[in-house]
Amino acid sequence: MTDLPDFELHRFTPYRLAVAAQKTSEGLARLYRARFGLSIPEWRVLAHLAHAGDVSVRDIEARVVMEKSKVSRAASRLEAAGYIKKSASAADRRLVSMSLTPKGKELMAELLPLAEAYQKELEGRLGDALDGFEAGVDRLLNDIPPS
Amino acid sequence: MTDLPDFELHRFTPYRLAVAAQKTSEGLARLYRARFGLSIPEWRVLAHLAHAGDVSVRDIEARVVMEKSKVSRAASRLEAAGYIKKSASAADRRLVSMSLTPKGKELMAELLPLAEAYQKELEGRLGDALDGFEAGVDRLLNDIPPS
DNA sequence: ACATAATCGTTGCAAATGCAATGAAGTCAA
DNA sequence: TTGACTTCATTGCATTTGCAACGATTATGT
Repeated sequence: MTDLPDFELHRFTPYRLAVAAQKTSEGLARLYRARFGLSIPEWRVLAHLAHAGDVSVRDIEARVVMEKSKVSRAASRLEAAGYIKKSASAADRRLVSMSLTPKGKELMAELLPLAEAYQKELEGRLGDALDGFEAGVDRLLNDIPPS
Repeated sequence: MTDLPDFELHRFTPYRLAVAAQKTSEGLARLYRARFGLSIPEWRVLAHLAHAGDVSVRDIEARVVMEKSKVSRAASRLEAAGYIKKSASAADRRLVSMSLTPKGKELMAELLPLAEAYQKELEGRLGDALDGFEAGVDRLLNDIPPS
């Protein structure tokens, strides 16, 4: 019988991160899905638009780490729901310029404080481990070579 | 104009974790997908079987944080590929008892050392942030109330 | 013992996803 | 200016996913 190394998935960092990401996302996601019918991709697009103003699909793809088709479809749903507006960029007509509508701004005025409160809650749970934790995440996010 | 709170997605812990999980998973996943045609759900099932021996779908669902239908389908593919064997449990015939075949053990004998090496590589990247980072992840994994 | 409820694993189905292909628009060099 | 090449966003298509429904089995209560 081949005897296998004693490997525990529960100590494997990629697995631990996946579970932690899933659990921490769930809290807020459940809230904005129930209250506004938003998905996670839609939330990401909205959050970036609220912060960055006028932005193209390509920008979001790069900044928010989502496939461009995913961004495109999320944006279409958000436009259909009246939260954002898409228009061809004047300078370069290949680009789609996206921005929040007044309705979208109202939505985010309600949603962003909830997100901030949730972030505070997570930081509370991290307690004195917060700084070390964030430092570690930063290293993983930065130190990994692009595809 | 409603003026929005200045919220940055890049500082939002759930988002940061999702990106970190995706990036760190990618490395190993690309390897075992290319070399053995395995998906991430299949890898998780195999890893747990290698560690725990004889296990049911329900066990894996609980321990590895995967929907039971996802486990079930991953297991079917693994069985078709000859890596695992499924059989009805003698004690409770609702349960499916799964275990590695000899072929599956050979596979894991090759794969687990690669996973361990990858884990070491990640720990190297974390450097002196390792302990704080793992402590933080533990808090997030433990302190969050079950659904 | 019997009926009711709970548990386990699979499957159907609609929605989401990733990837490649497409069309439209812009860039560049000769 | 023309033609080849690149970039951007969308869409088609096959695969994967999540959820509910189901059949099969076991547990519970009277």
